[in-house]
Amino acid sequence: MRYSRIPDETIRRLPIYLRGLLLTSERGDKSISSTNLADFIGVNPWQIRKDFSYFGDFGVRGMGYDVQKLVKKIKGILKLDIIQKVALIGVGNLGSAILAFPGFGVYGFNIAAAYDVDPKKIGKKRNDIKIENISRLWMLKRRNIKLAILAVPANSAQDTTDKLVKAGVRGILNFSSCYLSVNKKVKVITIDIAMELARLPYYIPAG
Amino acid sequence: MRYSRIPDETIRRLPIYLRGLLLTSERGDKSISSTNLADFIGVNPWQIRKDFSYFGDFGVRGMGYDVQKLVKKIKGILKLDIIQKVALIGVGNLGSAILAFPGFGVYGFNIAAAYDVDPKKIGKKRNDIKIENISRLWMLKRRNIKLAILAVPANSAQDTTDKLVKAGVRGILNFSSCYLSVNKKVKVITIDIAMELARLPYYIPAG
DNA sequence: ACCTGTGAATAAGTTCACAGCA
DNA sequence: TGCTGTGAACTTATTCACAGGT
Repeated sequence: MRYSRIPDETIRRLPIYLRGLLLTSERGDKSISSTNLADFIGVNPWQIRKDFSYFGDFGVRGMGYDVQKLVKKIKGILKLDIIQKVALIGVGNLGSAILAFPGFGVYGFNIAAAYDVDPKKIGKKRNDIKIENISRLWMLKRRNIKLAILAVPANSAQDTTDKLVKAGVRGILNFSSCYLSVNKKVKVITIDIAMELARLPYYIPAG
Repeated sequence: MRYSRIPDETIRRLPIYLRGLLLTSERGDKSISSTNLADFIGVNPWQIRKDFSYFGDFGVRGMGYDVQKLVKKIKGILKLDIIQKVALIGVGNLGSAILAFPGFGVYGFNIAAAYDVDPKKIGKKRNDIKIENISRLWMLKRRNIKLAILAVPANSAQDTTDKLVKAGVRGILNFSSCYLSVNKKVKVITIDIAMELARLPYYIPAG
C-alpha cells in the first residue's frame, strides 16, 4: 500500500470489478486484461488499473490479472472474505422483496434476521427467516449482527436507526427517503428510489 | 444562467432539496434560510447556496429563500413540473414492491404501465395497473412513455433494454446487476442493491 | 508486441471567506 | 445584523502518456 488514502470512488467500484471477475471465473478464464474487464463491465481500462494500483501490484505486465488471485484480494479489501450477517428491519412490500432477493449471495451476505412491528407478521416465516418483534432489536448485539437493511416508513426511520445503533449496528443500508442522523462511527448508505428516478427527466430532451 | 455547465452532483442533490422544501411547505413556512434547510436535510449551507447559484438568483439577502418559488424553480429544472409517465418492466418481487411504492407521487410520477413475460401474471391487475405482455413493449412509443423502471433478471436485462430503446424510451432506472449498453441518447441510472451493501463492510472496523 | 503501473496533467467538485444587499 | 451569491483556494477524482517488465 503505497498511497495514504483510498478514494471512496475506488471503493464504490470494487464490487463492480468483483462481480465481473466472478462471472469471468465461472466462464473458466484464468486471467484477464484490464481492457477485457473494462469492456465487460463498462469502465475505462486505465481507471481499473489506477484503482488496483492503490492496493499494490495485482497484475503481470504483458499478461494481465490472475482472476482467482484478484477475486481473493478484492474480497479481502471489502471484508467480504468472511460471511457478513445482515438484519432486515421492516418486512413490508420492499422488505419482502429484499428477503427474496437472490443477489446478496454473490458477495457472501447472509440475511440472518428480520424484524417488524406488525403483530400479524411476527412469528411467521418469509424465505426461511422468522420475523421477530422489533422491540427485540437489542438482541442484535448478542447475535453479533453489525449490518442492517432499513426498509421502514420514513416517519419511523430515525427512531429505528437510534435503536439499531444502540444495539451495536455499525452499517446501515437505508431505503427510507429521509436523512438519518448518526454518530460518525456508523456508516449509512441511502438508496432513495424515488430520488434516483427524479433526476432522470432532467437528462431527457423534451418532445 | 451564468455558468456553462451544471455539475452532475448538483443535479443529484436537487431532488433532496425539493423534498426538504416540500416538507417545509407542508409545515406552512413561507421562507427558509440555507442554514435551516441544511440542518434539515444533512447538507452544508454553502453547498446549497452554490448549487442554487448555478441557476440564477433564487434568494433574498438577509431573508432567505421563498419556499414556493424555489419548489417551482427546482421542479422546472428537473422537468418535474409536468407529470412524467413511467413504465415498469418486470413484475416480480421487486417489481411488485415498486408498484406499491408510495414515494413516486411527491415528484409527480405516474406509473402508467406494467409489463411481464409470465402468462400467469399477464392480464391481472396490481395496484390498479394491468400487467401487459412484454411482447407489446413497442406500444410505449404510441403511448408516449419515455421512462422505464427495469426490474427483470440480469440475463434478460440487455435484451429488454434494446427493446425499450427501440420503443422510444429515453431514460431507464435499472435494478438489474449488470452493465447496460445503450446509445448515448439514452440515460441509464443503475441501482444495484447488493453492490451498495457490498461496500458497507469496508467502512466498519473489525471486532 | 503486449499489458501493467504510475507520475503528471486535467477536470470536477467542495469549502472558504467575504463582498453586497435587505 | 442576517443571509445570499460567488470568486478563489483547495481537495478529490479522472484521464493521459509512457516507462518498464514479460
